[in-house]
Amino acid sequence: MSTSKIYLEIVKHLRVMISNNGLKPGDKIPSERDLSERLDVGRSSVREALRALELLGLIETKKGEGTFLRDFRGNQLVQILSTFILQDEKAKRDVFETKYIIEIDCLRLALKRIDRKNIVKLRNWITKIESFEDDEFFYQIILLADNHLFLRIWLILKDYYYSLVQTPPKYKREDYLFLLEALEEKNEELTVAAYWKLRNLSV
Amino acid sequence: MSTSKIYLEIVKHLRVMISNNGLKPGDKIPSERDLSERLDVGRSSVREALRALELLGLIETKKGEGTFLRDFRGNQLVQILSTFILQDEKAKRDVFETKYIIEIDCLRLALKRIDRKNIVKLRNWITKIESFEDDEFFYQIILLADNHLFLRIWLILKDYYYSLVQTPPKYKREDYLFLLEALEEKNEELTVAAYWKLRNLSV
DNA sequence: ATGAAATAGTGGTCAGACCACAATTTTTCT
DNA sequence: AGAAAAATTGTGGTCTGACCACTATTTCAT
Repeated sequence: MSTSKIYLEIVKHLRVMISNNGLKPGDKIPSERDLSERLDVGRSSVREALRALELLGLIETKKGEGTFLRDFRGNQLVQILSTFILQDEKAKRDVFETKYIIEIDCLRLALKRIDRKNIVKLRNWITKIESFEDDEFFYQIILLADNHLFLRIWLILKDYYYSLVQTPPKYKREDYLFLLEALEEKNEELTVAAYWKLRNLSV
Repeated sequence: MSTSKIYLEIVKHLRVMISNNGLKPGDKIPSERDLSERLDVGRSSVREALRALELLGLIETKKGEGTFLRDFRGNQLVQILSTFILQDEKAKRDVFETKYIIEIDCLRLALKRIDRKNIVKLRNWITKIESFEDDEFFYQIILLADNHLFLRIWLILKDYYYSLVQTPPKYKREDYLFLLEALEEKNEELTVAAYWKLRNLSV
């Protein structure tokens, strides 16, 4: 039944194991030899599964210590994928477009769910911190949007984006403040307009 | 220099090889034993690299035949990550929300790029075909939006959506026609409103 | 107690051996 | 000669056993 691809079966088993045992990022998973014995498969098959997950950034291996769950963000994965995928200009345009649109989507969501406390916190952060990064700002926004899928998609898009632009543009601090004001007023139209201004996009 | 992780070195080599030889999707890449010999590494290391690329959907292996490049434009990245992420119940709400929002995004994009010919074609299709499906309609819309990333993301969301709802709701045919009218007028506000009406969503 | 040395556990890699499968080539039969 | 059958070759899939390098733990001498 299992048919081909033992390593894919192992990936499945690992998922179940992680889920059942409630393993979290940073936790250690069983050793390769242990898994090999438990699942009754060769160690090489276990390694094929683990290397695949490692390339995805889902686990991290430390020689002499073991294998650990990662709080995965894009790592080398994106570099690899981007050189494979982002070849034509059309694909690049799609990355930019999609990133922008999803950022606006998350602004709309955040607008509904944000409260004054969040606004104040963000404002303080922007004004106080010497050099703050655009992606850090939108990371906070997307957390406020409270949609895990958008977060994951955005993290990937962000990495694609940075693999495409050599020098990320520097945006004006005041524009972030405009954006926050619009959010505070819960004015959707104004929020979108502020985003366009920030990004120097034409309507 | 090479430092650890032979399999990552092999991934790099493969990228260069593909690039230099101008390999395209469908083309065959050297056999595992061949690569092992050429790069002077063990076959198991080659396999670890290949399995990682396979899980990413970049290559395809056929027993008895060989390993081939895949059409990686439809990479499974999001899908793989999703299957790891979409485990809890909270994620369920996110699937619905994200699917709806992205459909609206694509309506907005389609609105800019659509022309009368497309409208007529869609209208004829809706009115003539006895039973047409909601996802078929939006598939057409998203094609018109002309954004490959959104298409990929939506296709995945659609599958998750249908795995979450037991009986897909049946929408009113007239509401699709309203939507098309709004698109034809290139009225964004009206289009979004028509979408809400179609989906029976409150504002 | 303290620090050094031995030990055990772990990932990293390789080599060799089968198996199952597909394509090709060779042989055999009509 | 032509077609069917059989052997051969090449490939991915898997397992086993063996080292190596590194880390953490334990043991032991001081």
